[in-house]
Amino acid sequence: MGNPENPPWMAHVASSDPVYLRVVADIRRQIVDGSLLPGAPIPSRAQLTRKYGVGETAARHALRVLAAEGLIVGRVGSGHYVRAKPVLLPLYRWRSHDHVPLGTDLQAQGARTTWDWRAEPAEATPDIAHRLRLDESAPVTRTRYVFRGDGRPVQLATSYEPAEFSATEEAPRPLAGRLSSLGVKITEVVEEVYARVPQPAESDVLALPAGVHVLHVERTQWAGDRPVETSDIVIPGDRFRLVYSHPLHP
Amino acid sequence: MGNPENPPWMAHVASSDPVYLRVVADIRRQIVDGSLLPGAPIPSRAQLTRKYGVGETAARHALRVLAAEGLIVGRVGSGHYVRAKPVLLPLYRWRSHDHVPLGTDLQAQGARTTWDWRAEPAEATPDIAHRLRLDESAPVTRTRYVFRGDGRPVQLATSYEPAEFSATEEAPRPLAGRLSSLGVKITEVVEEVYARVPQPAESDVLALPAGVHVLHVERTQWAGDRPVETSDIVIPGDRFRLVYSHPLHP
DNA sequence: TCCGTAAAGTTGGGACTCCAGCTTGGCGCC
DNA sequence: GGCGCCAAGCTGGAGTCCCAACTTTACGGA
Repeated sequence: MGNPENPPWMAHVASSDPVYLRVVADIRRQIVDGSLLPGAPIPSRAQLTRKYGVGETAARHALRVLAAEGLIVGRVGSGHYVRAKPVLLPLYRWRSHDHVPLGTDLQAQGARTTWDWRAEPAEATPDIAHRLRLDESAPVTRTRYVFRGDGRPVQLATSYEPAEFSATEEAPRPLAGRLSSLGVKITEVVEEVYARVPQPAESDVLALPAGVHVLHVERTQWAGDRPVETSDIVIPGDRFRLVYSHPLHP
Repeated sequence: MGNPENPPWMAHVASSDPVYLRVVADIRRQIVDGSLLPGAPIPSRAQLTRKYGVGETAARHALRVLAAEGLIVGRVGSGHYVRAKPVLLPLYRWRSHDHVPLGTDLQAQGARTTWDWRAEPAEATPDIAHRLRLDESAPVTRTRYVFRGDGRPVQLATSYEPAEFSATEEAPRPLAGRLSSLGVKITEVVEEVYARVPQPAESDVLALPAGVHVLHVERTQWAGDRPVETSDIVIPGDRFRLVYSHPLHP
């Protein structure tokens, strides 16, 4: 701790990251862990440049990112302040099915989206356990989805949730529908997208030539209800683009 | 046309707006109206400064905003390009109920959210007809919701949808759930939030003192699935904040 | 004590510059 | 014709400076 390359406020941030991200990470941490309470003032641009030893550009960009994340709010002539009770829960959600049919090329082409699923009991791996805040090897339900656009497999996804949540579910549904029925019980859901770039091993499942650019997903932590995902779906001969949202930091 | 205060690329943009927004508006217009096709290169920073007579800061900020909107994508070392089939449909959705229970104060306080609804046949007003792309006076279903946080009314909402979509719906549900079942048929949904600031007339429905700051909503056009809404819910004695998303431009 | 004004501080917009790392295209060599 | 290499161009990060408009604070006069 405290070596010259990693001052305390750089914790959890790689030294190769842009400096503005280190400032963001430090302030975000203070807000999340309660060091900075709602309404508390954030250091001004000038103060940030001095405190973190960065330029004004980095300081401004950091404030802009934090404001875009909804953690702080800027008031002209006054300063930046922590927003009242900022929402920042790690909440993973994957809602491709809900969004595919709306305003995408699939729709323009009169395509229909359907999906198949298969739920199965499983034990939480360390990673899953951590995300769901369960003990390791706790019973979970793993559901595999195959989403189809106009009959053709478009995407594979897998979701995990605590087994107790699935007990009353007669049939798995895509997340948005499930969330509303599960209501307040859900705090976290993990979904993993299998078809990545390049992952030829999965290609035969998608009935595509191996090595094709199938699906690119940038999965990011959700802060509350803020989606930060963008993905491309490329099927040979066709090209779809889903805009879930936009990256927060350009 | 062509007066010095309003060159063609400034159409629809007030001359008092920041210059970077005028650049954004001009490029956005070209993308939306098809002048710039998917894959087409966007002028580089240097070219933008010359073309629009702005500084590099404005040019960069404009590109950043367009990228954040999902309309263009930047490739390091290459340039910015129009994204494949950018989604830019006016899609109004109001999903407060889906989101209230997740990661908000309501949840932290162990509150439960419930809602009541009442659906009724109606005729499309000109505005509704336009949004739903129906003829005037076409049959629609109007559904009124009362959302409750921990038993207390929190929000009123009204949604409209083509009557044919409601035929198979046994009971109205909040939007996210309905969208998935309605699938590709839905192109547009309009919801209106009634409790605004200040609208004392509605206060008695919410069982609040008249004139209290009930609900502030900034409703914005959705571009595809990108939410751009923030709202406060203030119940006397309590204070909640929902972060649906974040404003795109700081 | 109260009020009005002036000064200091802060945000958001903007211009200009520099640089590392990446992509692209063209040129020359084989 | 094909290949490799280099230069040019571009993005993203970063620094510095300036300004208008706004808020807050402190001071001094009534």
